[in-house]
Amino acid sequence: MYIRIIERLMPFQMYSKELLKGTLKPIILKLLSEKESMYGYEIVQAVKELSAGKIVIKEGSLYPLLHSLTKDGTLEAEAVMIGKRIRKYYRLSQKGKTVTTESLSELQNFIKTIEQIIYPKEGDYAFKN
Amino acid sequence: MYIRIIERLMPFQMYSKELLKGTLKPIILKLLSEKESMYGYEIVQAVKELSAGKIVIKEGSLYPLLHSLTKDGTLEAEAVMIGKRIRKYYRLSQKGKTVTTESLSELQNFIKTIEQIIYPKEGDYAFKN
DNA sequence: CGAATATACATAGATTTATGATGTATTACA
DNA sequence: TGTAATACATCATAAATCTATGTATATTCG
Repeated sequence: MYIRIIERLMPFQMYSKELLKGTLKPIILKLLSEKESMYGYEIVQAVKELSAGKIVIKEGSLYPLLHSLTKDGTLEAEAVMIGKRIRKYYRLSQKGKTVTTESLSELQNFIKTIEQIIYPKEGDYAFKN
Repeated sequence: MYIRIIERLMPFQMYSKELLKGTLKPIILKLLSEKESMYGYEIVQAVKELSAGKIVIKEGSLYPLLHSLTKDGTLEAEAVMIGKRIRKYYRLSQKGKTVTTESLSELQNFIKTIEQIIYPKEGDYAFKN
């Protein structure tokens, strides 16, 4: 309760959430392609670390996404009891591996296209002036 | 009328619209920073060309965005009659130039972060396995 | 020891951004 | 002459994420 309030008072500067849209899925799939399996909280921590604190996935984004990816057969889930606490491990299904490849290549391609526009090579802005 | 139907039947493959989210604004601002002024239709064509047809901004996205950027003082608009047809030219305001710099650097920074995750350097995935 | 923090899951509702569908009208071209 | 291109506009809808909230266990530190 207190925590939530403090978090709101001291939001550390991340990216405007809009930029994230469409990138969460490939990011998560990429992580899962690097490890056998991961659980939700672990994914949040890993992304935070890999992005130097700049991308902090919210639970409200992550859990629904993991559920829907499981439902559509991209992921397979397995619940494990750690002491009295539950933990859900997710792994890529066979289909998930294909989805990952496609999702990543779309993202990579998209980034290239954006870069083409924001870092133009000489002559790209032929219409200039 | 016919056109609309055909367009729906032959949607040429662009990026899933979600990826675009958050990038349209910086892209448009970037274009406007390269030219004195542009009008809506011209922006759509320029983005299409610069992206080799991969990014086709829809009117339903562009015009409301241009309006809101004008309303918040980022852009200045000027209507011109071309024959009997109207054309609205947009240019960056002084404030708009600052907004452009900020918006572009946020996008560039964001892309770098994403690349860090999807093209990891040796050791980045220290947690691996 | 007790309180704060970290771990770990979950979901409902609000927000944001872009699109789809539609409308109007002029101009160019074949 | 009619089809495509130019050029504006708006409303309803969709999709993705976040905010806010809830629950509960485990760890750490003063």
